[in-house]
This record gives sequence, C-alpha cells and structure tokens, in this order.
Amino acid sequence: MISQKAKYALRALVALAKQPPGQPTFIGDIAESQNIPKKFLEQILLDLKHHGLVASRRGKAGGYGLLRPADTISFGEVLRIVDGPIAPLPCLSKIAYRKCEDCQEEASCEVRRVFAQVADATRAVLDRTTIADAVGANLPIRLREMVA
Amino acid sequence: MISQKAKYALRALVALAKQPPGQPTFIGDIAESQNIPKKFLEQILLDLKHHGLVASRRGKAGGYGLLRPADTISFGEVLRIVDGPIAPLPCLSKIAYRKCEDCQEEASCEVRRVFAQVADATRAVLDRTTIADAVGANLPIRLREMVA
DNA sequence: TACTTACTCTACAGGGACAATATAGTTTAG
DNA sequence: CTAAACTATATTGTCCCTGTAGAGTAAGTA
Repeated sequence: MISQKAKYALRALVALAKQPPGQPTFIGDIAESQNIPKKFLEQILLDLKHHGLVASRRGKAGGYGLLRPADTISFGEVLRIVDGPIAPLPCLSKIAYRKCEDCQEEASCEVRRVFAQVADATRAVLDRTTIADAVGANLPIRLREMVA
Repeated sequence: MISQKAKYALRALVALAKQPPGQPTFIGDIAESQNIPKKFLEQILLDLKHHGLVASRRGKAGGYGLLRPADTISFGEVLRIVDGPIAPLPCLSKIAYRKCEDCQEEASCEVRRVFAQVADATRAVLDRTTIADAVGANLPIRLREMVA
C-alpha cells in the first residue's frame, strides 16, 4: 500500500501537468478540485519543491507549477521522495540499503530472491511511467514504444 | 515494504519445507535457526495453522509441519494472510476492495491506472511463486516453464 | 504605505499499526 | 506426574501516518 500522502502528491502533480504552463496554480484550487486537505497539501508541495519537482511564487498572484517537464517526472521518483524506498525489503533497496538484521546469508536467502523479482517488476512500471504518461493515455508511452 | 512478520512467516515456511515430511519440527528449532523471536513465531505459526497452511502436534514430541505440499503454497497467499491486501491502493484490491474516499471517478483516475499495472506485475510474481520454488531454485518453476 | 492573499516553516497531537513480551493454560510423551 | 511443547489472550512501547495550528514572510494592489 502506498501512503495517502503519496497518492495526494501524484494527483497534485497530474493536476499541475494539466494546467497551462507559465502561470502558477493556487494550492487552494488544487486542494478543492482534488479533495485534498489544504494544509496537508501545502506540506506535500513544499516537500516536492525542496526536491526540485515544482516551483512556487508567493504573494497574491502566487501558486505552484511544475519545474520540470511532466515527461521527466516518473512515478518512482515521486514515491521515493514521499514514501521512501520502493523495495519490499530493506536489503533490496538501491537508495537506502540496509542489511536484514535477522537473516544470516544474503546470497542464499530464498525470500530475498523472490522479492528481488517483485522489486524489478515494480520498478519496471514505476520508473518508466511519468506524470505525462498518466495525463496523456491509458498506457505508459515508453512501454507502448517497446511493444510497437 | 513487507512486514517483519511476513518475512518471518515466509522464512519459517521455507524452513518447514526443507524438513523431512511426517515428523513435526519444534518452534524453538525454527526460531533459533532463523533468528526469529520464539514467542512471536508462535503467534505467526498459529495464524498460519488457522488458515490451513500448517499443522501442529502438541506435547513433548510435538511441533509444526506443512499441511499442504510446498508447491501449492504461494508467496501471495502467505502475504495476504499475514499482511493483508497486496494491492498498492485499496481500490485495486481483489480481496478487500475499498473505494478511495477522496477520488471522484474511479474510471478516470490516472493514478489508479498506473498502479493497476504495478499490482498486476506484483501479483504475477507472488501468485506464481511457491514455497517449493523458493526452496528449489533461483527462478520460479512456473515462470521457467513459460520461458521454455 | 497599508492591506490582502498566498506561500513557508515548525511544532505537535490523535490514532493505529507493528513488533514483540508476558502470563496463564492445555496437551502429550515418557 | 512432570517436563516440554503448543494455545490463547492481553498488554506494552515505539513509530509513523494523517492532519491541524499558528506564526511568519513575500508580493501584488489600491
């Protein structure tokens, strides 16, 4: 299960991607249209800003906008920012590897071997699918290119 | 991330699958060899017993053993018992579907569409890979058959 | 300049899940 | 009859998730 926070973050980014670029969008507008608690969304967008995904302008004509093109922001990147590692086991994370305290030999761990496949399958989707894909179509563009 | 409990459960089942069938194995032996807190493992095995995966015998010569053949117990089944739904969103679970409170239209939800692919990819691994596969080889038997 | 609106930042609180631990009881072999 | 092993329930402490609160800062506008 992904967190509610991650879901909000993705929905907000999708909403921003649908907006005409250039002029910022109010937090309040996104919060209302997407049914997200406004103060909570503030935190989330601030977090995304600190990671360089969105930019903001303050004051009366302020708001938020995507800082990078929507087709360069993958679901995986957003999830890692908001929820942390995607890997199903700490010993399978690429960004935050941690040895399992309780297991003896990593190389011979059967459970790890199986979940390595899960991690690969998951990353194959999340790291290839971008916000732009989500906005534009039913299937991720890059996967469609691979099939075609 | 799967829970510690799920990891313990899977490791215990793998350990049981390696044991000669017929005679039961002590909880204490599994706990020690797998580095699992014994009392915690008791709870876990009891839970698996209630779901028909293992059987137990009480008393001095008691212990636990697999109730079903190892190649009929999938990782997915174990995870669902211990951790609950596998789906990354409540609105994608087959066994415990719940509508997302905050999203308007399920059919047009971009986030849901992407995570549906994640769920499919995950289930493809977890529901096809059994305890026997984990014990026996590096790759799940059924996937190897598909490739061959 | 004053005012309004919107973003920025820190703190914190309630609830629930996770990971055990504790304790008491029951069963069976020898 | 007793030790070893499973059964069952209750409790505990910690951490994280979700969200709220409130003070502060910046920028356009009259």
